Amino acid sequence: MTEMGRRERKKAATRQALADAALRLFADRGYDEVGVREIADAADVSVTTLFKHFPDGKEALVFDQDVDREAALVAAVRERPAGQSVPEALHRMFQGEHSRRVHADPRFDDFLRLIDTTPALREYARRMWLRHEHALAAAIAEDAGLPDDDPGCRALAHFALEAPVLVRGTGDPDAALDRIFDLLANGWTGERVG
Amino acid sequence: MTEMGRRERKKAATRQALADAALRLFADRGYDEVGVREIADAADVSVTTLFKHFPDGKEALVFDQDVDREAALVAAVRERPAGQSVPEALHRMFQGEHSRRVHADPRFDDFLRLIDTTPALREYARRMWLRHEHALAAAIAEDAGLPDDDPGCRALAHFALEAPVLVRGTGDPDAALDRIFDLLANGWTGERVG
DNA sequence: TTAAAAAGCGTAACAGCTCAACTTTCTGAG
DNA sequence: CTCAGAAAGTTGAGCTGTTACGCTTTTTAA
Repeated sequence: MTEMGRRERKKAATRQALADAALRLFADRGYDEVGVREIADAADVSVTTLFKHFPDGKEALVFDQDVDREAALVAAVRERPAGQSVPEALHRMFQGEHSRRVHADPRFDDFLRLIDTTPALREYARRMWLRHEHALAAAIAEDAGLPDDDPGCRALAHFALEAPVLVRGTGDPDAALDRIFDLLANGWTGERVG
Repeated sequence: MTEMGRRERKKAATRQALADAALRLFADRGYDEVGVREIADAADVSVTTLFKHFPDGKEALVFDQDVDREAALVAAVRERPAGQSVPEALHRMFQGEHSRRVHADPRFDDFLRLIDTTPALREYARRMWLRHEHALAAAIAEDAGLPDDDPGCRALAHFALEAPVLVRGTGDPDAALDRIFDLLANGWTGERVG
């Protein structure tokens, strides 16, 4: 099952070559300074082929991984320890994720810098990330015994997913994350936390 | 001061002609089925002129109004009655806004349908709307005696502004709005409201 | 009166993306 | 083993949004 024939191996190789070439060129000269024609050339394929592999367009070339995040989100809600609230569970999941990932792969640094400096990529990343909203909302709703499309659950899922996006670029991301989840857990107090 | 010379009057007229032509064509045949060249033709203007009037591109042709919303937001926070919380104030402001606007202008209906059916326009509308985040966050921060860029205030501003976007497309927008602001005011309870 | 500012024009081009028609390569069922 | 067909790839043309360039015309203001 898991082993793939020559065909799929070649396909994966081409895809990888495209993603690698793109990331290298982007990191070198900036996202907007590199055209898709050039990327296709660098990977020695035609432009049409490039778009067969990445139908979502130029931006998708940068996001080659990003699997199983949805499962992790749902699991964080479903399998949280007893007595822990849903916001707490998500808060914990997001804490320190950044530094953990940077530590795992050195290239991940270029990747983040690239995204942070390119508005189009920031937007795209956000959209990809928010795709999990529905699944997360459903998990929360099931947990709370509410209908699948309950607006409150959808809102909590949405806001929680936006938290990591919001804290990026602030002076102290960890503190900012704490403030946001405090808001989601306890509501707006209007008073300084002390 | 308020009276403008022939020059500015003509400019405004051209701009209006473009916006009108665009809205009509879009409503007729759908956003993606109408090209910018055709719109320019319909307004009897060259394509370059069109882009001089709407430098933000095709999407901007649809959003011709939308002034003073920012001032209204800030005022809602600053001039709210004593004893009313910030979330309450914003909640009140958003309540019934939809029906009020539809009542004011019959064409507003087409406008909304168009936006709801076109992903590119939805995205653009959201971005325009969220531009006020900074101003709103500053107003909230000032009110609470916190620094301008306090993450909690920014988060509240962001979430509040997203509320109207989130409730669109739900079965009962008014109820959904209530739920969202209940979350922002009191935090996540995990229990049915009853 | 006149010079600069601003609106507009047409052409040409670029970038992202798609389409159509065709070739090559692999797969799998008979 | 073979052969039909699916899937990857190619080429090339073309569409759409958008911008740059160089030019003419109108309006303004000194």
